[in-house]
Amino acid sequence: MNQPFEPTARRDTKDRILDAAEHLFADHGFAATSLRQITAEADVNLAAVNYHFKSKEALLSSVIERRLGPINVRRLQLLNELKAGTKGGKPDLKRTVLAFVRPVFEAKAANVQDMRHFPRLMARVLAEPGEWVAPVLLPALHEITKRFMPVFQAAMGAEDRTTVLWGAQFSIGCMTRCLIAPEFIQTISGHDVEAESMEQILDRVVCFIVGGLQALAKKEKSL
Amino acid sequence: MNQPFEPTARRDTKDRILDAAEHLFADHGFAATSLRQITAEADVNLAAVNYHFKSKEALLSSVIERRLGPINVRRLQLLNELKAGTKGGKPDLKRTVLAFVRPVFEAKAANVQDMRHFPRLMARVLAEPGEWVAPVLLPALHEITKRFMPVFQAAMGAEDRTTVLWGAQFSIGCMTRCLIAPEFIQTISGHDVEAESMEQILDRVVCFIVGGLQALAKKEKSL
DNA sequence: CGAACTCAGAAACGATCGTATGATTAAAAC
DNA sequence: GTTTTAATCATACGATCGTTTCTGAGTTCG
Repeated sequence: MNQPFEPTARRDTKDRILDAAEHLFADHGFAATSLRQITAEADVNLAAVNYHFKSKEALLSSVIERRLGPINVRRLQLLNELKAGTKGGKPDLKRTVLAFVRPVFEAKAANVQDMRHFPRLMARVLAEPGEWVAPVLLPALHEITKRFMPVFQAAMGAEDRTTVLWGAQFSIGCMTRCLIAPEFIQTISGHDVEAESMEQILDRVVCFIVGGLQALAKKEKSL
Repeated sequence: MNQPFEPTARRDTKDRILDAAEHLFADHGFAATSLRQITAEADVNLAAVNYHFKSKEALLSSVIERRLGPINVRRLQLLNELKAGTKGGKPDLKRTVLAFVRPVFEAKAANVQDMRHFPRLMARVLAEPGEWVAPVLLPALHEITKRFMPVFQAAMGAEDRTTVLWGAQFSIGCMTRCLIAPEFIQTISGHDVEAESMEQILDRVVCFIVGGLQALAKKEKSL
């Protein structure tokens, strides 16, 4: 009726597959998850995966693309707000970091939609620089890199581009750790520290990253 | 002749399997690596894996245990040297971080033995808090945590144990990122920045971590 | 020597993997 | 009302998985 080429049934099936795949890939990893597990959880036929997507790898790409897009849009939105606030002057480093990091935490905290599994999946994917990373992750990453790099460089007051690149990598490392570490901390400490909210963790990680980036820039100057 | 119950042939076979498994697990992940790939690279019979180790998972445990032990011994050695140097006073934060991080980089840089693949494997394992992590990783991690935590707390001048725990997690995030990021940086930047030596990267990451930890401690005080 | 034991090798086990096929259903297009 | 198209389904394909079994060298010790 409304969408001639996309009946409601089709979107239901596709989305159910994407949801189940996102959840299972995040929990057990890509290779350890079978299409049969996915179709069972999604309550669809096995053949539906290869019909709507063309392969298991293409399914993973679709899972990533569906979530990473909005996150990056939000990132750029925050970045533009930041730029608008600072006319000419040096951009605030903390706000720059927040523009990069916060959208991921918003996704994690979102109970609306089943977006809460995605960041964990990204943390996994970012740890596996396999061959399939390039075609999926690179275009999105490239755009973000191109837009954020100059702002980071200005906010840090850094001269060397390499310094900024590594700072970004360390930031990514801290960020992904936030999405995996809570279980670790509970286990290591023997469950004698209480779990923290995502907002508290965000505060901590931004503080850490800003401190680290400033230290990097300061060290660069002293050389 | 020399070792009645461990003929040279056996140690050769076991070690060749461990080497191949370490390499392939690090490159493609645990689930995506088959025992046939491992035995092919090790040039041993397929059944040898289940004979010397009892299963694929037990093989992974053996791979980890073989390397993590020496790294942790080295960590504690550096920690003791640090303690000996600071009688009563506050331990130096940078040296504390170095005691934790440097042994991993030493392992990565070691061309002697095939230890250079192990840190990448650890980075992968640390991103997959699956069920099998507990029995393998936890005992080793617990010892390290117990010994390092008080020193970190003193060096940071932190009050809250949670602050230190999260600082450690962020440090682990930065450290693991060092082991994966070089390929990323090359790819993202379009190969227009030259690769850095492990020593340079170590300098960077220690600087970042120290700055981050100090920022965490400072923020804690201002609350 | 011959019994006991360790380990390598070839082959096969049942299970499960990703993918492909063809039939069936239902809605849209003409 | 017939044709066309999209989607779901049951089923099966060939490949590959981790693991097991059995056989036979080679060694140790009585």
